[in-house]
Amino acid sequence: MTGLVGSPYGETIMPSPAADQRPANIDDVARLAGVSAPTVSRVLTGAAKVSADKTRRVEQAIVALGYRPNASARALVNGRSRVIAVLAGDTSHYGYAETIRGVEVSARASGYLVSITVIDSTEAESVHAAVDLALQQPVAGVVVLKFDPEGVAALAAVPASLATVAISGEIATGVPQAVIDEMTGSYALTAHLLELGHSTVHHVRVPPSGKEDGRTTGWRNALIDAGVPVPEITDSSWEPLSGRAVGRELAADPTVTAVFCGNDEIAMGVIRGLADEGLRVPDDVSVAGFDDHPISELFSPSITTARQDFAGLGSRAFGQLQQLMAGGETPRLTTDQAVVVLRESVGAPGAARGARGGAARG
Amino acid sequence: MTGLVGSPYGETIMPSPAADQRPANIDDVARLAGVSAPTVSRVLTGAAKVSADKTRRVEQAIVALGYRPNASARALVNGRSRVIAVLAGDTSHYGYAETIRGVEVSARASGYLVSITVIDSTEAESVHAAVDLALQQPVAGVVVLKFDPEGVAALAAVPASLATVAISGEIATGVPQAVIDEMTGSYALTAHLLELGHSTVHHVRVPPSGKEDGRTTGWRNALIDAGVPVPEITDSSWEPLSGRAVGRELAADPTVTAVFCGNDEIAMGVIRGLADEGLRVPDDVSVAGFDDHPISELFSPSITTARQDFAGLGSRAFGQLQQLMAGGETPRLTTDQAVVVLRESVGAPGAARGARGGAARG
DNA sequence: TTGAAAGCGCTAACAG
DNA sequence: CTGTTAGCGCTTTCAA
Repeated sequence: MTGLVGSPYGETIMPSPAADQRPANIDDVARLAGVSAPTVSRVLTGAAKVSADKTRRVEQAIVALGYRPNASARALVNGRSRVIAVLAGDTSHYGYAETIRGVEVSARASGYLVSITVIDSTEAESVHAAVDLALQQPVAGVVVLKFDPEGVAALAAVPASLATVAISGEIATGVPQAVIDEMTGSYALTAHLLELGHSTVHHVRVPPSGKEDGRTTGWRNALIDAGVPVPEITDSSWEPLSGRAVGRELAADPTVTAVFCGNDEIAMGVIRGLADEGLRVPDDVSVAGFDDHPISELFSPSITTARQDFAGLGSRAFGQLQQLMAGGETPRLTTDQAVVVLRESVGAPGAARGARGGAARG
Repeated sequence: MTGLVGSPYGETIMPSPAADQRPANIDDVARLAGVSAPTVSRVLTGAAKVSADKTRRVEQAIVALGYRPNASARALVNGRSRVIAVLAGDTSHYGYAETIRGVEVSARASGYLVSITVIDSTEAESVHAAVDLALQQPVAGVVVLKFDPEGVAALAAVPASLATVAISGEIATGVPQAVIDEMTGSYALTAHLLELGHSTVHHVRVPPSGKEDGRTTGWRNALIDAGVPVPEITDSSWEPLSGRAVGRELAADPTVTAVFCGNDEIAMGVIRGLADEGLRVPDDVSVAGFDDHPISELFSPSITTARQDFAGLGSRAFGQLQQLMAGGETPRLTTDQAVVVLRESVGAPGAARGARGGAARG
């Protein structure tokens, strides 16, 4: 400390060991650039003009120090953050994961970071704990995947004061919503099956988010409009395997010649369950799905379905959220069509199935 | 403004419209509870004893105001946050999504929020932009999915000063790592195929994260140990459809009787591509995959594979990260086995295939 | 165009 | 056990 010039560790030359432990802050940059902290801030945010000379010096200092502005401090001072919280009941199933990816990609392109929180159950305490964790981090906006009851519960737990957009689910008046019109697609799919000559179409339903999903409504409407009987609905879980059990059940009922499933994974399960009982698709039974899962095209038989653009859905939702955050007008609802994709799993009813119960098999 | 008592909007009765616009802060709580802000803080963090009476009053005030502590302010003052950044090259494919879910569930259980950032390319500028966005938010730790080159690039862009855990990828000395031993599983799978009587096993490789993935190494080692020829590797992308193209190619080569694919989705594609050319699995060609995708069990034929516990992998990685963040000792490497699951897509070589090239088909 | 001062919400130190 | 004081890193007045 007493001017030990020539000491191997002379203070003037050795950088303090602590120097690169602690991340550089705005003062470090200002000091190195020979300007004030607000000037660094101005260069960073573009909030005000800064002379070309100082701008350059600041930029060099930033690079030299590897400086990265502290988002917490920013959020603290100006009240808004660059984080979008995504709340979802599940995150690893295809539709969910794709939708979230759509949100993330759009958000990142606009400089927003995405936090994701899984809502495990619909039980109030657990929902609140999860939502609280997500919202302790100051967020610029919230996207809720309302594909299921967990999503509905999550939305209810989000304070109304936050910019929020819901994805999918029943059309409601609460917050702006981005949806895909499932009804038209499922109506068309069901009508197609009927046109092929099936006397009715059975329905395997995945857990609905509200009273009833558009897929179920579209299916029922098509049946009613055609004046054919509406069979009782069979429920499945989200697990493909539950579809297999349903397929086996359905195989026992000789009146079943066409089945419309809530999603493609369930359709694959149903097809396999039918096969377990010796029935072929589409020769004995036609099976349609929904979503256009990446494997549907590959499955044997490939799955007739209605494609949903999940990534587009997520990106659309972020677009609405962005307008909301900017304080501008936002459409209450944006929609997209699910487009029917005809493949191998659907065909005209075969003679075999009608004649079953006797010796028709084999 | 001049004491308009009786006015329909008398200031004294109407709560200020701004009052519930701004979220309650710690001072609001302190005021309502009749204590100081630090006391509220003490109740919240448990940093020091607070009298039962005041504790109760504080808790009531918190509920009454719907108060939620501001994580930015907390992060700012004590230098550490409760956010874990997850960096991944993809987020919607099965293995990725499951792994991330594993991280999220464990993290949430410990009170950490997960941010997720997709790394779109290996190009330095794009990687840096994405990583910077994620790390501007002060983070307690980072988890990098090193399943692919994007993940490797992301890891390289993370400052060494941050608590970081890598998932999968080549065993390296840089940061603690959570992996699944792919080599043993792929060795066993390949050996099984050989034992069934196949003269060799072809390999379809998904894009490796580094020089070579354990799946490829295990396959080659099994072949070498058995003293059989090592066929040239066929590359595919991550898309199931690319597997289909590969399947068609492979069908043209009569020496191919067994194929080991980098993952189950590619295996499904290969099976379909083989079928396109009139070949049956496993009668003509045996096909094995890797991962145990949820659909593998349902596919026709169901896929022989090696199961990876992705969710467990993610949760294990978070466990290591947590120790790292606590400043304690962390195992440099944790491992789990991929367990072989025997199903329908693999069998003994059929006579048909060997005799092909002539009139053996149909 | 630039700097000085103030303050966002919270907690660590320090009295008391 | 509890309150007062100070300061985390940044941006936003306000003067100059």
